[in-house]
Amino acid sequence: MSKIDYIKNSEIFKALSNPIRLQMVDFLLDDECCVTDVVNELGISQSASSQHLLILKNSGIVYPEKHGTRTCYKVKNKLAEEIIKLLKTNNND
Amino acid sequence: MSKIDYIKNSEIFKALSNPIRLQMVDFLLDDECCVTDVVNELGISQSASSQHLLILKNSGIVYPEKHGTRTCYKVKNKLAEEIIKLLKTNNND
DNA sequence: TTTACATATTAGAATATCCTAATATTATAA
DNA sequence: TTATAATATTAGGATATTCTAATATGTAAA
Repeated sequence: MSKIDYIKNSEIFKALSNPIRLQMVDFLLDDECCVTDVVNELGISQSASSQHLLILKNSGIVYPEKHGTRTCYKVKNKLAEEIIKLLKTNNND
Repeated sequence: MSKIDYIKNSEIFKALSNPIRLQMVDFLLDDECCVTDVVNELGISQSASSQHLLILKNSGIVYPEKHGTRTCYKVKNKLAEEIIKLLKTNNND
């Protein structure tokens, strides 16, 4: 029953407030992937993909792991994971 | 295990992506209230309050009930309620 | 009815978001 | 090395957000 940090939490929602980023998080939860995979899966430009991933990284939802020339992004945020789970179970009217 | 509607759900997050609106939803969950109460609780202008409440209404998170000159806003959205619950229980690092 | 109260709406400025196009960086392969 | 692949960064335009200030609307009390 702790107090909510509205500013901090609203930043998580801001990160998830874009449909592309929401899809990215869902996709990276199943298959942690490199940027090119995300580009192919979502059908967006490489630049846009990098910029969205940066936003997700800055909001603490994903983190990058370098492997050679590739960067593999993984979701690591309990709240974000719980929220995605909610979206999947909620037969949201 | 249904597919997620990214566009639709991202709109909920957009509504919650502003700290004032996030606080509004939390406040209205406890004490469903008229606009003036919200104004006093959050310390924002009447106009800003009305505009934020309209956004919450349009996103399907709250709905208004008229009582005389007052408008009483209530939260009615299962997903939003679950999310706020998550924020309260998650000892979010 | 006038007046006051509660809320809604509008206009416009400041700022933020998000895209594309172009270029930079970095690591491996040839 | 040089070339290529993968990713990051930058600039700038189009659009969206959010505030304040001003005005409009609706209801009830005097």
